[in-house]
Amino acid sequence: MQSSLSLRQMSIPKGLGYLTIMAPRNLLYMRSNFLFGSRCWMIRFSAEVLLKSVSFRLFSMKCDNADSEPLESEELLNNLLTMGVDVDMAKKRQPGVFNRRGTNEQNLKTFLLSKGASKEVIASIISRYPRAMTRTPESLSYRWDLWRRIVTSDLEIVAILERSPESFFRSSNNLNLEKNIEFLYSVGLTHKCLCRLLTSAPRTFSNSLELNKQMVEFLREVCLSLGHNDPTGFVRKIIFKNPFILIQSTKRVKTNIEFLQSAFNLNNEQLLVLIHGPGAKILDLSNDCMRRNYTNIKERLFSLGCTTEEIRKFVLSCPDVIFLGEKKFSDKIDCLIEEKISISQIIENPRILDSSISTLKSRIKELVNAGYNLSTSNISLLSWSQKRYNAKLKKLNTGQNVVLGN
DNA sequence: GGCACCGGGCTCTGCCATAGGT
DNA sequence: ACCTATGGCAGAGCCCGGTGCC
Repeated sequence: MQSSLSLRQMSIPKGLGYLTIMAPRNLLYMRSNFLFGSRCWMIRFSAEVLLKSVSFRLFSMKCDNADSEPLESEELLNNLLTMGVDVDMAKKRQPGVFNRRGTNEQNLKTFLLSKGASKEVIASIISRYPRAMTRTPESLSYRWDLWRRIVTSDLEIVAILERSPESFFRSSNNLNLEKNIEFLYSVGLTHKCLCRLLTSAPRTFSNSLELNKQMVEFLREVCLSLGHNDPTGFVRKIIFKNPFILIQSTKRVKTNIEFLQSAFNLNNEQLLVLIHGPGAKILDLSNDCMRRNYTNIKERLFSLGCTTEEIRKFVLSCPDVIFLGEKKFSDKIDCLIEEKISISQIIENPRILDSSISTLKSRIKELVNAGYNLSTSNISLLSWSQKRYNAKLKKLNTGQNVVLGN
């Protein structure tokens, strides 16, 4: 009888309450709350109308330091429109930003321009994450420097911000970021690995230190409960193989590990090998998705005459296949079967499902044209690298020409 | 040289919910 | 009441090449 992992008994610490170091609001915002608090909405409304209609020019004569003076919302809107920001999108995403007094959009623009971001990228960043313009220049600059300790150039950071503005701007807690960097190094991750984490899963660095610690601790507990004696190496390996692991919840990862153990009836050692080996990549799949995709693979292969053991072996030899959604998996299988490739050929060469449908189709067509008999020959070349495949195809075609020439 | 085996490189945001501060 | 900071979720592949055996 196999010993079972008592994951269910392992505690997942609930968030201990995030470290809240709020960005200090500017004085005028506080003053305006005092003067124009909710109980005085009528006064506020009247005052705003008065300010807009009578002393707009006076009110909007702000000095260079945007922190010390408010931006009248009309001016904010004008600024944003001039910058090319999609104001409707921004308002829909974070309406609160537009109600506050004192935003730093001009400073943000100047800052990002100095780092090499284009005007279009800046507009896109603000459109998608308007809270970015509430950050102070000092805070931005320090955060940027901390990121630069990990990546080598400003342009790399710009590329990340363009992809995911939220990762950089969601928090202004730079102390937490510093502690995260320190913590990740202390786990034994190399500089290269941190760089990969930052480019692949930048959210990791905006997580609270506590949240990252929870995941690392959870993985260490899994390792120890499975009887492995090097939890540090284990954690390092999983994070290296799956840089997204730290932006998943422990609940999701725990559920997936339990699923893999029960679905494949693995003992502790087999499970250990799977999750810090080929299975590391699929630990961050949503629980439903993993269950759904695996059930689909099982049902489809079963209907094609595969045995349970064959299916088990097939998936374990290439767990990435669980990434494939129902349609994609079926389309790939159909496309291969249509070309008289047998299901036994497919399950013996699971890596061919790595290739995209278009690659499979074009290669099948080229190979058939070259006289290659897919149902009797090796099909692994369907998943070779382009370079190797081209060389092979060239030889096949040359060989055919020689035969025809004879 | 030809191929099997295998590991690794890229890559993953944008939205919602909610606790807690002002 | 409103805003901010943070946690958590859904969604879902493809490609390259080193190494070693024959």
